Amino acid sequence: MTDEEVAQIGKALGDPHRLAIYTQIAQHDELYCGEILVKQSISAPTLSHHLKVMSELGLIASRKDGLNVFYHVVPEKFAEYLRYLTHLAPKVRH
Amino acid sequence: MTDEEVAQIGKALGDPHRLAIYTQIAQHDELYCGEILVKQSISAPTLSHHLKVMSELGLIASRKDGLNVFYHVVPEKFAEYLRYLTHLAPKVRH
DNA sequence: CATATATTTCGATTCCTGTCGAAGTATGGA
DNA sequence: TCCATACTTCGACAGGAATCGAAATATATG
Repeated sequence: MTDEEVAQIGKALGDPHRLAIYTQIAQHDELYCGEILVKQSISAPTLSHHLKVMSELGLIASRKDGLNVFYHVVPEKFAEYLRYLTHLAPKVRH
Repeated sequence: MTDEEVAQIGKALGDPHRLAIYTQIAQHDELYCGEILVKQSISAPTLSHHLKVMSELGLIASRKDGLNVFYHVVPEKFAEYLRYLTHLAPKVRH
């Protein structure tokens, strides 16, 4: 994972709405847009935008089933981000 | 640590220059601005700006010695951020 | 006290990003 | 085939953020 990618993920999780959306999805096996939307105080287009940002970074993925699009987190990507940060500085103890 | 603070730290580390600066500082006990500057391709005002952002979030701290201002990371803050992310989603294994 | 150096603040500019309404696309059902 | 529903894309706007040169501040030194 490159420095650039780490920064992009940081920025992605650096928006309060996206952090909330990611958290919400991570607490379930999967959720479709409508389910996410009712818990977030944003419009459908804005939700769609945030989901796209995180999808393109590989933080989440989706599958389509009829009219619904189900999103789920990609734990490996998240773990990669954590691992990078953990090893970022030898001096920093955890 | 609040969700809002987590997002702010994410955003702070979500800028490539700030990530590089934080990493650089974390790899030493402390560094003064001049030392940081020669390793980063940004101007002194911009460096100062980034250091201020991270200082205000408690990610780094500084002490002044003569003309120099020495910066060092605050490992506890960083660890808090990591801890929040680690526990963000019970389902996500690390 | 005058000057040089290190850092910060100020002001301005430019680019980026979150936001939403409206329109578009895809799918299911009557 | 027509309509309703779920989601995405488009277009536009507003606020935010990174950037730098110039000016300000602080401190050391002669």
